[in-house]
Amino acid sequence: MSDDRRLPPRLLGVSAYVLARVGRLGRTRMADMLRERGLTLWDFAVLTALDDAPPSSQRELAAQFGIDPSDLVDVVGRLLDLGLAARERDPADRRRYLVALTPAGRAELDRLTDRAAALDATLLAPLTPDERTVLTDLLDRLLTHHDPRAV
Amino acid sequence: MSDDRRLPPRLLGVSAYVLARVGRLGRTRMADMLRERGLTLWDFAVLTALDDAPPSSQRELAAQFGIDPSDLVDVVGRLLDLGLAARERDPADRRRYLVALTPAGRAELDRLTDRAAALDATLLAPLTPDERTVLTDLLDRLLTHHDPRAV
DNA sequence: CATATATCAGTCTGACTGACATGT
DNA sequence: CACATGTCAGTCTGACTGATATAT
Repeated sequence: MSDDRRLPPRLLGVSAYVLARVGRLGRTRMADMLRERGLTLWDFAVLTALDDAPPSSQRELAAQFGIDPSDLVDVVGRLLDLGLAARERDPADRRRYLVALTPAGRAELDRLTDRAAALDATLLAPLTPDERTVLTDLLDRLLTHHDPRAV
Repeated sequence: MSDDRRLPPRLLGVSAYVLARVGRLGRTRMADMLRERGLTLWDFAVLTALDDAPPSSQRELAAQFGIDPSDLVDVVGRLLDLGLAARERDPADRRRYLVALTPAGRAELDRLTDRAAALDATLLAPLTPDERTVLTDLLDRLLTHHDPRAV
């Protein structure tokens, strides 16, 4: 049987593949952590955005993450249902919704941020503190280079 | 309008998120490159595995990548259709298929490997050669720590 | 008979596409 | 009227689940 076959060296030599594979690790763990709270990855991202700066419309919120506005409908709907966010029509332009964090949403975001930090610690466990700094620096530079939004 | 809203700092502070986002960049680009050739990401991974060492069964091949054997059916089927792989029943255990690269498959893998290297170059463009070495080293260590298959 | 292998059919999520009601 | 915003309904892929035919 011996199910301990290595991954092919030729495959491990492709940085894009290794990056995708490690990224999947992070994504899966974040998703699992959030699912326990009844949330998705986009829910978390949107919570941080609402905390950072109130968006002038859901469309702007969607554009910030590069997702389709129609896919944001369920996300916002869930945050409203959970009482983590609230919204009202923009009096100046009643096509738009002004979405904002509720106190409960802010508290939940604080909790989630702590959990995410703990998750990062286990994810980066094999690295020394200095190496973690180097890694996040390199990743940040890749992200800002390929996705201007990340600045 | 000003669609240049930054991603929330609190979100960028989560390594798992940044890792997932950068990983998605690599994944998407690899997938796009392969799609031009009529291949998927798993097709490429399987080609490298067949080149590395002939699997004793499709089940073993699936276990090597941690995917479900049933999902490997289409992958192998496509490689057979494209003439990149060939298979025969294992005479010693006729439940199993012995899958192997064809000469055309080996040639295609060589071409894909070149294309992947070019893709890596653009992906890691903002980093110096030394930094690329550091990054791949750190990523390899994360992968081997969390996924023993990667050794 | 119980187990292993490959396959098929179904579900479920995330990302995308097109249509549409409402408001400017 | 053209256009913007939010929403709904559909597709498509990848990952998972359960059932089945064949072989051991």
